[in-house]
Amino acid sequence: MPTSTVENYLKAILVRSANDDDVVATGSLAEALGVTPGTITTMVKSMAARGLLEHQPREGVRLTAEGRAHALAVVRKHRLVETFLVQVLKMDWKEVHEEAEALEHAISDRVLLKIDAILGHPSTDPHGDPIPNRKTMLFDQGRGATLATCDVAKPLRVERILDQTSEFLEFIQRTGLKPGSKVRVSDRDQAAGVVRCEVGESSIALGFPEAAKIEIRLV
Amino acid sequence: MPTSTVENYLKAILVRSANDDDVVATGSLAEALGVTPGTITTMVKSMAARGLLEHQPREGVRLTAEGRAHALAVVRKHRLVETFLVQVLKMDWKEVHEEAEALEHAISDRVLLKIDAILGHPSTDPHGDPIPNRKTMLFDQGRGATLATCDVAKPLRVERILDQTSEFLEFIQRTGLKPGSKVRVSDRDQAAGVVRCEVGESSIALGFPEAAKIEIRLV
DNA sequence: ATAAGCATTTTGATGAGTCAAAAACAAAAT
DNA sequence: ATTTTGTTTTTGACTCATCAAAATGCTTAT
Repeated sequence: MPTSTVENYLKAILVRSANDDDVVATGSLAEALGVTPGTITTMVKSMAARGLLEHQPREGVRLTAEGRAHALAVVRKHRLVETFLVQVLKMDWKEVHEEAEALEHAISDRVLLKIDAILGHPSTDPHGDPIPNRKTMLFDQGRGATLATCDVAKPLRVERILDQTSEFLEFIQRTGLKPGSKVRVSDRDQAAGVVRCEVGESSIALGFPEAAKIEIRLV
Repeated sequence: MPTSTVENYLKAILVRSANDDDVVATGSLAEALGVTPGTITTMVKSMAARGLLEHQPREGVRLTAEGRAHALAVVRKHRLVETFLVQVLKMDWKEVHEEAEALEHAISDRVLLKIDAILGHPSTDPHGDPIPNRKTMLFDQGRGATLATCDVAKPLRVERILDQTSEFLEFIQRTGLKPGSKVRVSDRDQAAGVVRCEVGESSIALGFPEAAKIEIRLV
């Protein structure tokens, strides 16, 4: 079983690889994890030796299937714990992240199952981030996912528009966010209440209520 | 903040010092923590340097006020977590000990307060062990009689189980000798080293060391 | 009072995770 | 075709927690 340090490395890599097969620069990990570049090189080599990732020297790093599975399990734990802290312990959604950061490495699968059941197998956490599925360990965003709830940086396709007013459809037409279009969320700013996404060449900003009217699917 | 290893050392010392001012032999810690004697000596010296305990070479160790306070805080966390796992997550009381063993080092005081409130500030955990008070951090002392020392033939009730290994708890579960159960010692054979007692319909035989692990009270 | 027996401490090593600073490399600018 | 710039890797060192095995110190039995 990986140490909590290794789990944090895995999580950082997962989050930074929008596409499963693109490499993550070691420098970005150093910054994200708050350690020096040399430390990343050392850790990455030992993780590669353990089969958790592949390391192309001077290029970057890519998770193996095993590494990705483990990273997803950690993310699942994190998000379920956050949801639990907010819904059952009535904690403030702004303060649960750091708590979950510690708990995700200490909670057993047995306890996690209980938590998941008590919460009714939720598919998103209090921040709207999707919770990876227990069986497939894939993000369950087949139905109901919108620009307001989907993963950031993943390639998406627009499925449905949930607001049929001519005003909104006019906006859809103008921006090219119509069903079938390829789209990618580049940033979701909770504080600002703004979702920024890319369609073709252009970058579009939407409010959260509007983003929730655009149903998408992972491609 | 002490590492979880240091916290485990503190806990082990606390549990072994019935009286606040008697020294604990390093050898007993080595056995309890499953490390070699040399390791204990090393750790104990660094903990003494940090002011958590006093070390009389070749004698033993004694917690300082600071060390004891911290040890009690850890025990409090452990027992509140156990209670939470049983009452809120509906887990089996036999399996919560090892879960709590990990969680006690990861749970923040903020979360602990919520848990304590939800449980209604309990004073004992599911095994009947007292939960140190938040303010005073003192136990409600008073170690009573056990099946090894009590009167024969009198009606009794099980108070606490003094051995939390899953093996022993398994036995407790099987025989129904859990906290709250009514029990009666029918015979104590010094020569054979066996205590025989009645729980409900069934008759159970225990060795003396095991009988001493079951604390009871006269009803 | 001396040796035997047992517990404790020392000593030298190890693995995980980290840093600082030097070296190596690649890509872009001149 | 060089030089400059920025990133990555190496190197040597350090802390924490641990072990095995040797050395040391008490405490009893003889």
